[in-house]
Amino acid sequence: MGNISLDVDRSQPSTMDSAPPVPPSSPWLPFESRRRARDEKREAVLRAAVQLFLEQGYHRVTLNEVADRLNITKPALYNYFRGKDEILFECWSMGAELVDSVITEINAGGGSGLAKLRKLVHAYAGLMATDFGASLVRFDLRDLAERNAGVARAAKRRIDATFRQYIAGGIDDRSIRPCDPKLAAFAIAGSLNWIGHWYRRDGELSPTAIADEFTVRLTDGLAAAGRLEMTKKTPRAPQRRNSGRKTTGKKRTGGGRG
Amino acid sequence: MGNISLDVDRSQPSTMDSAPPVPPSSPWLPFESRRRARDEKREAVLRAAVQLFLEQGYHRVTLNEVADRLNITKPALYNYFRGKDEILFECWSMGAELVDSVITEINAGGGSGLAKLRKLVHAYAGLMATDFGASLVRFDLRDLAERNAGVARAAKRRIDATFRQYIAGGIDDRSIRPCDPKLAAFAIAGSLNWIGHWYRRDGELSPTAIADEFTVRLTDGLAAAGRLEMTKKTPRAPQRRNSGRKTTGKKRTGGGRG
DNA sequence: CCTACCGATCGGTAGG
DNA sequence: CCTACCGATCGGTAGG
Repeated sequence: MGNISLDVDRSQPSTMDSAPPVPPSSPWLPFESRRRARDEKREAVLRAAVQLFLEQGYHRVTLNEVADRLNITKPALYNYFRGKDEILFECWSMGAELVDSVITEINAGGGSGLAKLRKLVHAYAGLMATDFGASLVRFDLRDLAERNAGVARAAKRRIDATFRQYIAGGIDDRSIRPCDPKLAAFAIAGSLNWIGHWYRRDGELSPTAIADEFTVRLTDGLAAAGRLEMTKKTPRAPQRRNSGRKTTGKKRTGGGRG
Repeated sequence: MGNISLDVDRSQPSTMDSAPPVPPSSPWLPFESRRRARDEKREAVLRAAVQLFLEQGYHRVTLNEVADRLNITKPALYNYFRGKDEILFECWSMGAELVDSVITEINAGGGSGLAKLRKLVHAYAGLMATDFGASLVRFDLRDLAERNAGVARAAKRRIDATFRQYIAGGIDDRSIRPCDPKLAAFAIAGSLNWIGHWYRRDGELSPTAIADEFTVRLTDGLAAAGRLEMTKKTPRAPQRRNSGRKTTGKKRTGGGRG
């Protein structure tokens, strides 16, 4: 201490140093890198938190547990989030963003109402098998601050509205037979959301297998052209469908429509 | 006070009394009545609790709130329950018993696998629109003591197994086309359980309308005989189905299959 | 069935 | 990013 001879030229590490990748002129990282490092830490908090929240439930998880899992202490979390409920909200938002980007992509493409609905069902089913996707249906929005709860409710309504739009559009373009879009959307979304509750990473069913199966099962009854056709516009070879000897428990797990 | 002349014959209320229905020989009610009174109070606690738990979520409801709503104080609740989590469990159990009695009744009757499945779907949909029924899917079993959580998980498995049995039975008796009973049960149960999340007493859809609609929608795709037949054994007049002009928002609310 | 109270938990903050 | 701590809530109990 008080030893001024420490003032050496750090841009020329000696052979005795373990040669860390230090920028030549400054011990501080450039602004961009620091921001990115911060964003990465923030996301690491979310990944740890969402896992714990799903495993144990939001109210049984303490911030100390979250911090422990990241090798820091509770107060450090407050560098990245205003409070526990904001962490919950950001986890939820990650899931919502995944769904939103799926919807954006589907809207950018073409196809009948039925085709769009099938794309949405397939992708949504897959998302329900991810942590952030499941958080979309397993977290209680009443745990959020009022402001964030409002944002979340609005996002939920947009997603629900998309299901209904695709169904109503399909009725218009005659790819889907007439029905009540609201109830049909409820029925489909219910089956899909339920995946977020029963899916287990260590279970028998792969996300792809679930998504493939549900895509057929949930939209087949709506298709205008009857059971064996997909849509008028895309006739296909004989449907590869579960040929159905109920004695065989095995299911295909790969090769879906991606 | 200290007035011994109060010792009058209470079996002969004077015209000055407001004539309460007091038993002739004793100010204490008979044992049976006291037990029943206790059971009624116990159930009143559950009705108040389930409402609050659904409205606000279990963790946001304090026992003081529950007690307040019943015009008593918190410690009084401990005359009827060992603790908060036991109240939650008993609410959940009420719902489970409702489902169990539905299943018992269906099993006592006859019919194809498809017919039984339809009865179950219809009744289950209706239950999801009740408080105790919704508690079955909206409460988190991790809030229960381990012993009660085990009981609840077992009950859930029994219900799930019943869905699968009816479907597998329907495949055997050829009322349902071959499919994977496990996934089919998940899809159906998901749609039904979701009702417990979106149904609102003050909404547009009556429980009967929902039950009728879901019964058709969720089982139609499974029926062996194609879209327009119910089962081989019970041919019917042309299906009264939503004739489906999507512009009409009104739905029938009465006259279902009970 | 009530008054009065304890005890533990836990989110959040002060101040480095 | 840490140590140390506060403050409020709330389930549960003692003792009538």
